[in-house]
Amino acid sequence: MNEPEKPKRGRPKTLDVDKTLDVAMQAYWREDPLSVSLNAICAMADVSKPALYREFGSEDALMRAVLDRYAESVLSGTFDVLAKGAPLAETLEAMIAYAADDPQMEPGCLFYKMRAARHRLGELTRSRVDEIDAAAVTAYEAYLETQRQSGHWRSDQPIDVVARYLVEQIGLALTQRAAGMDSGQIRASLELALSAVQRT
Amino acid sequence: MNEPEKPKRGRPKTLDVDKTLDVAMQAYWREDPLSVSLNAICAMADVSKPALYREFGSEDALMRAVLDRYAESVLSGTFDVLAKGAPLAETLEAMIAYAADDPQMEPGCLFYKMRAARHRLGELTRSRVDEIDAAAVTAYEAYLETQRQSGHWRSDQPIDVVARYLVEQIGLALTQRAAGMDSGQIRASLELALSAVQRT
DNA sequence: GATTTAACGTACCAAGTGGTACGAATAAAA
DNA sequence: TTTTATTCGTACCACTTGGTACGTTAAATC
Repeated sequence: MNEPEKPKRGRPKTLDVDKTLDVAMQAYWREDPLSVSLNAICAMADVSKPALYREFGSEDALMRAVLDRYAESVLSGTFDVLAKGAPLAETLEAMIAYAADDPQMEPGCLFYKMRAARHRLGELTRSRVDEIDAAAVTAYEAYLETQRQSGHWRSDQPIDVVARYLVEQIGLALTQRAAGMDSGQIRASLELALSAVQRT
Repeated sequence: MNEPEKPKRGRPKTLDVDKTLDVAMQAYWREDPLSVSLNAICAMADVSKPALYREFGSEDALMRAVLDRYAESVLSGTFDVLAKGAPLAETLEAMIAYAADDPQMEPGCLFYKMRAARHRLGELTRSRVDEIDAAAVTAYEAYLETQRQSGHWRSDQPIDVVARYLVEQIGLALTQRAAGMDSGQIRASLELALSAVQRT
Protein backbone atom coordinates (compact mmCIF):
# COMPACT_ATOMS: atom_id res chain seq x y z
CA MET A 1 0.00 0.00 0.00
CA ASN A 2 0.89 3.71 -0.26
CA GLU A 3 2.57 3.39 -3.63
CA PRO A 4 5.00 6.22 -4.45
CA GLU A 5 2.81 7.29 -7.42
CA LYS A 6 5.80 8.57 -9.35
CA PRO A 7 4.79 11.47 -11.60
CA LYS A 8 5.50 11.28 -15.33
CA ARG A 9 7.06 14.68 -15.62
CA GLY A 10 8.39 17.57 -13.58
CA ARG A 11 11.63 18.05 -11.72
CA PRO A 12 12.82 14.77 -10.19
CA LYS A 13 12.58 14.50 -6.43
CA THR A 14 15.87 14.58 -4.54
CA LEU A 15 14.43 14.26 -1.04
CA ASP A 16 15.19 10.85 0.44
CA VAL A 17 12.10 9.91 2.44
CA ASP A 18 13.65 6.88 4.10
CA LYS A 19 16.74 8.76 5.18
CA THR A 20 14.66 11.63 6.48
CA LEU A 21 12.44 9.34 8.52
CA ASP A 22 15.45 7.50 9.88
CA VAL A 23 17.18 10.68 10.94
CA ALA A 24 14.02 12.01 12.54
CA MET A 25 13.40 8.69 14.31
CA GLN A 26 16.88 8.58 15.77
CA ALA A 27 16.57 12.19 16.94
CA TYR A 28 13.12 11.71 18.49
CA TRP A 29 14.24 8.44 20.03
CA ARG A 30 17.41 9.68 21.66
CA GLU A 31 16.04 12.92 23.08
CA ASP A 32 12.65 14.00 24.24
CA PRO A 33 10.61 13.94 20.99
CA LEU A 34 9.14 17.38 21.59
CA SER A 35 12.44 19.08 22.21
CA VAL A 36 13.63 18.19 18.72
CA SER A 37 12.70 21.03 16.39
CA LEU A 38 11.90 20.77 12.72
CA ASN A 39 14.83 23.06 12.01
CA ALA A 40 17.13 20.61 13.77
CA ILE A 41 15.73 17.68 11.80
CA CYS A 42 16.12 19.56 8.52
CA ALA A 43 19.74 20.30 9.34
CA MET A 44 20.50 16.72 10.38
CA ALA A 45 18.76 15.17 7.40
CA ASP A 46 20.17 17.80 5.03
CA VAL A 47 16.70 18.66 3.80
CA SER A 48 15.12 22.07 3.30
CA LYS A 49 12.14 22.92 5.43
CA PRO A 50 9.76 23.42 2.49
CA ALA A 51 10.83 20.03 1.15
CA LEU A 52 9.94 18.45 4.45
CA TYR A 53 6.56 20.16 4.48
CA ARG A 54 5.93 19.14 0.88
CA GLU A 55 6.50 15.52 1.85
CA PHE A 56 4.73 15.31 5.20
CA GLY A 57 2.53 18.37 5.55
CA SER A 58 3.14 19.23 9.18
CA GLU A 59 5.30 18.46 12.18
CA ASP A 60 2.47 16.38 13.60
CA ALA A 61 2.25 14.31 10.41
CA LEU A 62 6.00 13.77 10.39
CA MET A 63 5.94 12.53 13.96
CA ARG A 64 3.09 10.22 13.14
CA ALA A 65 5.02 8.84 10.19
CA VAL A 66 8.07 8.34 12.38
CA LEU A 67 5.98 6.57 15.00
CA ASP A 68 4.52 4.31 12.34
CA ARG A 69 7.99 3.40 11.15
CA TYR A 70 9.10 2.77 14.71
CA ALA A 71 6.12 0.53 15.38
CA GLU A 72 6.84 -1.46 12.26
CA SER A 73 10.59 -1.77 12.62
CA VAL A 74 11.05 -2.01 16.39
CA LEU A 75 7.83 -2.58 18.28
CA SER A 76 6.64 -5.41 16.07
CA GLY A 77 9.42 -7.62 17.38
CA THR A 78 8.01 -7.31 20.88
CA PHE A 79 4.55 -8.33 19.81
CA ASP A 80 6.00 -11.39 18.13
CA VAL A 81 7.31 -12.62 21.47
CA LEU A 82 3.78 -12.61 22.84
CA ALA A 83 2.34 -14.22 19.74
CA LYS A 84 4.75 -17.13 20.12
CA GLY A 85 2.77 -18.18 23.16
CA ALA A 86 5.72 -19.41 25.22
CA PRO A 87 5.15 -20.29 28.89
CA LEU A 88 4.62 -17.35 31.23
CA ALA A 89 7.93 -17.54 33.08
CA GLU A 90 9.84 -17.68 29.84
CA THR A 91 7.94 -14.82 28.27
CA LEU A 92 8.30 -12.61 31.32
CA GLU A 93 12.02 -13.26 31.42
CA ALA A 94 12.21 -12.30 27.75
CA MET A 95 10.39 -9.04 28.50
CA ILE A 96 12.74 -8.33 31.39
CA ALA A 97 15.81 -8.95 29.28
CA TYR A 98 14.39 -6.80 26.52
CA ALA A 99 13.47 -3.86 28.70
CA ALA A 100 16.36 -3.96 31.13
CA ASP A 101 19.32 -5.11 29.08
CA ASP A 102 18.76 -4.87 25.32
CA PRO A 103 21.36 -2.40 24.06
CA GLN A 104 18.94 -1.13 21.43
CA MET A 105 16.72 0.16 24.22
CA GLU A 106 19.46 2.02 26.00
CA PRO A 107 17.96 5.43 25.14
CA GLY A 108 14.54 4.16 26.17
CA CYS A 109 11.59 3.48 23.90
CA LEU A 110 10.28 6.06 21.45
CA PHE A 111 6.70 4.89 21.92
CA TYR A 112 6.77 5.27 25.69
CA LYS A 113 8.52 8.61 25.37
CA MET A 114 5.77 9.86 23.10
CA ARG A 115 3.12 8.38 25.37
CA ALA A 116 4.62 10.22 28.33
CA ALA A 117 4.35 13.46 26.35
CA ARG A 118 0.89 12.51 25.10
CA HIS A 119 -0.87 15.75 25.96
CA ARG A 120 1.77 17.81 24.18
CA LEU A 121 1.47 15.94 20.89
CA GLY A 122 -0.50 16.87 17.81
CA GLU A 123 -3.76 15.12 17.03
CA LEU A 124 -2.37 12.68 14.49
CA THR A 125 0.51 11.48 16.61
CA ARG A 126 -1.57 11.35 19.76
CA SER A 127 -4.23 9.15 18.23
CA ARG A 128 -1.55 6.79 16.88
CA VAL A 129 -0.04 6.58 20.34
CA ASP A 130 -3.44 5.70 21.74
CA GLU A 131 -3.95 3.05 19.08
CA ILE A 132 -0.61 1.41 19.78
CA ASP A 133 -1.22 1.55 23.51
CA ALA A 134 -4.57 -0.16 23.10
CA ALA A 135 -3.07 -2.72 20.75
CA ALA A 136 -0.38 -3.51 23.30
CA VAL A 137 -2.91 -4.12 26.05
CA THR A 138 -4.96 -6.29 23.72
CA ALA A 139 -1.91 -8.34 22.79
CA TYR A 140 -1.08 -8.93 26.44
CA GLU A 141 -4.69 -9.85 27.16
CA ALA A 142 -4.74 -12.39 24.37
CA TYR A 143 -1.48 -13.89 25.58
CA LEU A 144 -2.65 -14.11 29.19
CA GLU A 145 -5.85 -15.73 28.03
CA THR A 146 -3.95 -18.53 26.33
CA GLN A 147 -1.76 -19.02 29.39
CA ARG A 148 -4.74 -19.20 31.68
CA GLN A 149 -6.58 -21.69 29.52
CA SER A 150 -3.53 -23.87 29.08
CA GLY A 151 -3.12 -23.97 32.83
CA HIS A 152 0.28 -22.28 32.77
CA TRP A 153 -1.07 -19.31 34.66
CA ARG A 154 -3.05 -19.90 37.82
CA SER A 155 -4.33 -16.61 39.14
CA ASP A 156 -7.70 -15.08 39.84
CA GLN A 157 -6.47 -11.63 38.79
CA PRO A 158 -8.65 -10.01 36.11
CA ILE A 159 -6.87 -10.29 32.78
CA ASP A 160 -7.41 -6.67 31.76
CA VAL A 161 -5.87 -5.41 34.98
CA VAL A 162 -2.80 -7.61 34.65
CA ALA A 163 -2.37 -6.77 30.97
CA ARG A 164 -2.41 -3.06 31.74
CA TYR A 165 -0.05 -3.71 34.65
CA LEU A 166 2.46 -5.38 32.36
CA VAL A 167 2.33 -2.60 29.80
CA GLU A 168 2.95 -0.04 32.53
CA GLN A 169 5.79 -1.94 34.20
CA ILE A 170 7.62 -2.45 30.92
CA GLY A 171 7.10 1.21 30.20
CA LEU A 172 8.49 2.16 33.60
CA ALA A 173 11.60 0.09 33.02
CA LEU A 174 12.19 1.63 29.60
CA THR A 175 11.65 5.10 31.00
CA GLN A 176 14.22 4.34 33.66
CA ARG A 177 16.69 3.29 31.01
CA ALA A 178 16.13 6.59 29.22
CA ALA A 179 16.83 8.34 32.51
CA GLY A 180 20.14 6.53 32.78
CA MET A 181 19.28 4.39 35.79
CA ASP A 182 21.62 1.53 36.59
CA SER A 183 20.74 -1.55 34.56
CA GLY A 184 21.02 -3.88 37.54
CA GLN A 185 18.56 -1.84 39.55
CA ILE A 186 16.14 -1.77 36.63
CA ARG A 187 16.31 -5.54 36.25
CA ALA A 188 15.87 -6.10 39.99
CA SER A 189 12.86 -3.78 40.08
CA LEU A 190 11.27 -5.35 37.05
CA GLU A 191 11.77 -8.86 38.40
CA LEU A 192 10.15 -7.78 41.62
CA ALA A 193 7.24 -6.19 39.80
CA LEU A 194 6.62 -9.13 37.49
CA SER A 195 6.97 -11.70 40.27
CA ALA A 196 3.62 -10.41 41.51
CA VAL A 197 2.02 -11.68 38.32
CA GLN A 198 3.31 -15.22 38.48
CA ARG A 199 2.49 -15.93 42.09
CA THR A 200 -1.24 -16.30 42.64
CA MET B 1 15.97 31.82 57.93
CA ASN B 2 15.91 33.94 54.75
CA GLU B 3 14.59 37.03 56.50
CA PRO B 4 12.85 39.52 54.17
CA GLU B 5 15.51 42.15 54.96
CA LYS B 6 13.08 44.98 54.49
CA PRO B 7 14.88 48.12 53.24
CA LYS B 8 14.55 51.35 55.21
CA ARG B 9 13.65 53.50 52.28
CA GLY B 10 12.67 53.41 48.64
CA ARG B 11 9.37 52.64 46.95
CA PRO B 12 7.46 49.99 48.88
CA LYS B 13 7.21 46.56 47.27
CA THR B 14 3.81 45.62 45.90
CA LEU B 15 4.75 42.18 44.59
CA ASP B 16 3.20 39.43 46.70
CA VAL B 17 5.81 36.68 46.86
CA ASP B 18 3.52 34.11 48.48
CA LYS B 19 0.75 34.67 45.99
CA THR B 20 3.18 34.51 43.09
CA LEU B 21 4.68 31.23 44.30
CA ASP B 22 1.22 29.77 44.88
CA VAL B 23 0.03 30.71 41.42
CA ALA B 24 3.19 29.33 39.84
CA MET B 25 2.96 26.13 41.88
CA GLN B 26 -0.62 25.50 40.85
CA ALA B 27 0.26 26.13 37.21
CA TYR B 28 3.35 23.90 37.23
CA TRP B 29 1.45 21.26 39.14
CA ARG B 30 -1.56 21.05 36.93
CA GLU B 31 0.24 21.09 33.60
CA ASP B 32 3.62 19.96 32.48
CA PRO B 33 5.95 22.33 34.35
CA LEU B 34 7.97 23.16 31.26
CA SER B 35 5.00 24.04 29.13
CA VAL B 36 4.07 26.84 31.49
CA SER B 37 5.79 30.01 30.31
CA LEU B 38 6.92 32.90 32.43
CA ASN B 39 4.61 35.14 30.47
CA ALA B 40 1.69 32.93 31.45
CA ILE B 41 2.67 32.97 35.11
CA CYS B 42 3.03 36.76 35.07
CA ALA B 43 -0.44 37.09 33.60
CA MET B 44 -1.99 34.65 36.08
CA ALA B 45 -0.26 36.17 39.12
CA ASP B 46 -0.87 39.72 37.88
CA VAL B 47 2.82 40.52 38.12
CA SER B 48 5.08 42.26 35.61
CA LYS B 49 7.92 40.26 34.17
CA PRO B 50 10.66 42.57 35.47
CA ALA B 51 9.12 42.34 38.94
CA LEU B 52 9.32 38.58 38.76
CA TYR B 53 12.92 38.71 37.66
CA ARG B 54 13.75 41.21 40.39
CA GLU B 55 12.40 38.78 42.96
CA PHE B 56 13.70 35.45 41.68
CA GLY B 57 16.41 36.16 39.13
CA SER B 58 15.57 33.56 36.51
CA GLU B 59 12.98 31.02 35.44
CA ASP B 60 15.17 28.29 36.86
CA ALA B 61 15.35 30.01 40.24
CA LEU B 62 11.59 30.49 40.30
CA MET B 63 11.02 26.82 39.60
CA ARG B 64 13.43 25.88 42.31
CA ALA B 65 11.62 28.15 44.76
CA VAL B 66 8.31 26.61 43.76
CA LEU B 67 9.71 23.11 44.21
CA ASP B 68 11.00 24.06 47.65
CA ARG B 69 7.60 25.31 48.63
CA TYR B 70 5.97 22.16 47.26
CA ALA B 71 8.36 19.95 49.20
CA GLU B 72 7.62 21.82 52.38
CA SER B 73 3.86 22.10 52.04
CA VAL B 74 2.95 18.84 50.31
CA LEU B 75 5.76 16.31 50.23
CA SER B 76 6.64 16.64 53.90
CA GLY B 77 3.34 14.99 54.82
CA THR B 78 4.37 11.85 52.95
CA PHE B 79 7.67 11.63 54.76
CA ASP B 80 5.85 11.89 58.07
CA VAL B 81 3.96 8.70 57.30
CA LEU B 82 7.24 6.84 57.02
CA ALA B 83 8.70 8.47 60.12
CA LYS B 84 5.72 7.24 62.13
CA GLY B 85 7.11 3.73 61.74
CA ALA B 86 3.76 1.97 61.45
CA PRO B 87 3.73 -1.73 60.43
CA LEU B 88 4.54 -2.43 56.80
CA ALA B 89 1.08 -3.49 55.66
CA GLU B 90 -0.45 -0.41 57.19
CA THR B 91 2.15 1.93 55.73
CA LEU B 92 1.87 0.44 52.27
CA GLU B 93 -1.90 0.77 52.35
CA ALA B 94 -1.47 4.40 53.33
CA MET B 95 0.85 4.93 50.37
CA ILE B 96 -1.64 3.27 48.05
CA ALA B 97 -4.50 5.38 49.31
CA TYR B 98 -2.38 8.50 49.00
CA ALA B 99 -1.16 7.85 45.48
CA ALA B 100 -4.28 6.27 44.02
CA ASP B 101 -7.16 8.06 45.70
CA ASP B 102 -6.13 11.29 47.44
CA PRO B 103 -8.05 14.05 45.65
CA GLN B 104 -5.14 16.43 46.15
CA MET B 105 -3.04 14.21 43.89
CA GLU B 106 -5.55 14.10 41.09
CA PRO B 107 -3.31 16.16 38.78
CA GLY B 108 -0.35 14.01 39.74
CA CYS B 109 2.64 15.08 41.78
CA LEU B 110 4.70 18.14 40.95
CA PHE B 111 7.90 16.49 42.11
CA TYR B 112 7.49 13.45 39.90
CA LYS B 113 6.46 15.65 36.98
CA MET B 114 9.63 17.65 37.37
CA ARG B 115 11.69 14.50 37.80
CA ALA B 116 10.24 13.13 34.57
CA ALA B 117 11.35 16.31 32.80
CA ARG B 118 14.67 16.27 34.64
CA HIS B 119 16.91 16.71 31.61
CA ARG B 120 14.96 19.73 30.43
CA LEU B 121 15.25 21.61 33.72
CA GLY B 122 17.70 24.32 34.69
CA GLU B 123 20.62 23.53 36.95
CA LEU B 124 19.09 24.84 40.16
CA THR B 125 15.81 23.00 39.81
CA ARG B 126 17.46 19.83 38.59
CA SER B 127 19.80 19.58 41.54
CA ARG B 128 16.88 20.15 43.95
CA VAL B 129 14.98 17.37 42.21
CA ASP B 130 17.96 15.08 42.67
CA GLU B 131 18.24 16.01 46.32
CA ILE B 132 14.59 15.29 47.00
CA ASP B 133 14.80 12.03 45.09
CA ALA B 134 17.79 10.92 47.13
CA ALA B 135 16.08 12.01 50.35
CA ALA B 136 13.02 9.96 49.45
CA VAL B 137 15.06 6.83 48.87
CA THR B 138 16.90 7.39 52.13
CA ALA B 139 13.63 7.81 54.02
CA TYR B 140 12.30 4.55 52.60
CA GLU B 141 15.54 2.79 53.44
CA ALA B 142 15.41 3.98 57.02
CA TYR B 143 11.82 2.87 57.34
CA LEU B 144 12.49 -0.57 55.86
CA GLU B 145 15.44 -0.97 58.20
CA THR B 146 13.21 -0.46 61.24
CA GLN B 147 10.65 -2.89 59.88
CA ARG B 148 13.26 -5.53 59.22
CA GLN B 149 14.82 -5.20 62.64
CA SER B 150 11.47 -5.25 64.39
CA GLY B 151 10.63 -8.44 62.55
CA HIS B 152 7.64 -6.94 60.75
CA TRP B 153 9.33 -7.42 57.42
CA ARG B 154 10.80 -10.79 56.57
CA SER B 155 12.53 -10.62 53.22
CA ASP B 156 16.01 -11.17 51.91
CA GLN B 157 15.61 -8.40 49.34
CA PRO B 158 18.35 -5.74 49.57
CA ILE B 159 16.93 -2.67 51.24
CA ASP B 160 18.27 -0.17 48.72
CA VAL B 161 16.66 -2.03 45.85
CA VAL B 162 13.28 -2.20 47.56
CA ALA B 163 13.45 1.44 48.64
CA ARG B 164 14.12 2.52 45.06
CA TYR B 165 11.36 0.18 43.90
CA LEU B 166 8.85 1.83 46.20
CA VAL B 167 9.82 5.33 45.10
CA GLU B 168 9.39 4.32 41.46
CA GLN B 169 6.08 2.53 41.95
CA ILE B 170 4.56 5.46 43.82
CA GLY B 171 5.85 7.71 41.09
CA LEU B 172 4.30 5.53 38.42
CA ALA B 173 0.93 5.63 40.14
CA LEU B 174 1.04 9.42 40.47
CA THR B 175 2.09 9.75 36.84
CA GLN B 176 -0.86 7.60 35.88
CA ARG B 177 -3.18 9.87 37.81
CA ALA B 178 -1.78 12.86 35.95
CA ALA B 179 -2.49 11.01 32.72
CA GLY B 180 -6.11 10.55 33.75
CA MET B 181 -6.03 6.79 34.19
CA ASP B 182 -8.95 5.20 35.99
CA SER B 183 -8.47 5.33 39.75
CA GLY B 184 -9.52 1.71 40.22
CA GLN B 185 -6.94 0.48 37.73
CA ILE B 186 -4.26 2.54 39.42
CA ARG B 187 -5.10 1.10 42.81
CA ALA B 188 -5.22 -2.45 41.48
CA SER B 189 -1.85 -2.02 39.78
CA LEU B 190 -0.25 -0.47 42.83
CA GLU B 191 -1.59 -3.19 45.12
CA LEU B 192 -0.16 -5.76 42.75
CA ALA B 193 3.20 -4.01 42.63
CA LEU B 194 3.49 -3.55 46.39
CA SER B 195 2.34 -7.08 47.15
CA ALA B 196 5.71 -8.18 45.82
CA VAL B 197 7.39 -6.35 48.67
CA GLN B 198 5.42 -7.91 51.50
CA ARG B 199 5.67 -11.51 50.44
CA THR B 200 9.13 -12.97 50.95
C1' DG C 1 11.94 71.12 49.28
C1' DA C 2 15.91 68.47 47.61
C1' DT C 3 18.24 64.11 47.59
C1' DT C 4 18.72 59.31 47.91
C1' DT C 5 17.08 54.73 47.57
C1' DA C 6 14.44 51.15 45.70
C1' DA C 7 10.63 48.97 43.32
C1' DC C 8 7.59 49.97 39.50
C1' DG C 9 6.18 48.46 34.57
C1' DT C 10 6.23 49.75 29.35
C1' DA C 11 8.49 48.67 25.67
C1' DC C 12 11.89 46.62 23.89
C1' DC C 13 15.67 42.70 22.57
C1' DA C 14 17.67 38.50 20.16
C1' DA C 15 16.76 33.89 19.35
C1' DG C 16 14.00 30.22 18.07
C1' DT C 17 9.50 28.13 16.67
C1' DG C 18 6.24 26.10 13.03
C1' DG C 19 4.97 27.33 8.58
C1' DT C 20 4.83 29.53 3.67
C1' DA C 21 5.35 32.72 -0.76
C1' DC C 22 7.55 32.56 -4.70
C1' DG C 23 10.83 32.51 -8.34
C1' DA C 24 14.40 29.35 -10.16
C1' DA C 25 15.43 24.72 -11.81
C1' DT C 26 14.56 20.40 -14.24
C1' DA C 27 12.23 17.02 -16.29
C1' DA C 28 8.64 15.15 -19.97
C1' DA C 29 5.09 16.33 -23.43
C1' DA C 30 3.39 19.11 -27.26
C1' DT D 1 11.17 25.14 -28.94
C1' DT D 2 7.62 26.10 -26.21
C1' DT D 3 4.54 24.54 -22.76
C1' DT D 4 3.26 22.02 -18.78
C1' DA D 5 4.19 19.72 -14.53
C1' DT D 6 6.71 19.12 -10.54
C1' DT D 7 10.33 19.83 -7.05
C1' DC D 8 13.79 22.86 -5.54
C1' DG D 9 15.38 26.08 -1.63
C1' DT D 10 16.08 31.21 -0.21
C1' DA D 11 14.03 34.30 2.27
C1' DC D 12 10.57 35.53 4.55
C1' DC D 13 6.14 35.47 7.94
C1' DA D 14 3.85 36.01 12.66
C1' DC D 15 4.38 34.46 17.09
C1' DT D 16 6.39 33.00 21.49
C1' DT D 17 10.16 32.46 24.44
C1' DG D 18 13.37 34.03 28.39
C1' DG D 19 15.39 38.22 29.59
C1' DT D 20 16.44 43.49 30.13
C1' DA D 21 17.07 48.98 29.46
C1' DC D 22 15.30 52.64 31.26
C1' DG D 23 12.37 56.36 32.53
C1' DT D 24 8.78 56.83 36.33
C1' DT D 25 6.97 56.63 40.95
C1' DA D 26 6.98 56.41 45.91
C1' DA D 27 8.93 56.15 50.15
C1' DA D 28 12.74 57.68 53.89
C1' DT D 29 16.43 60.90 54.83
C1' DC D 30 18.68 65.31 54.72
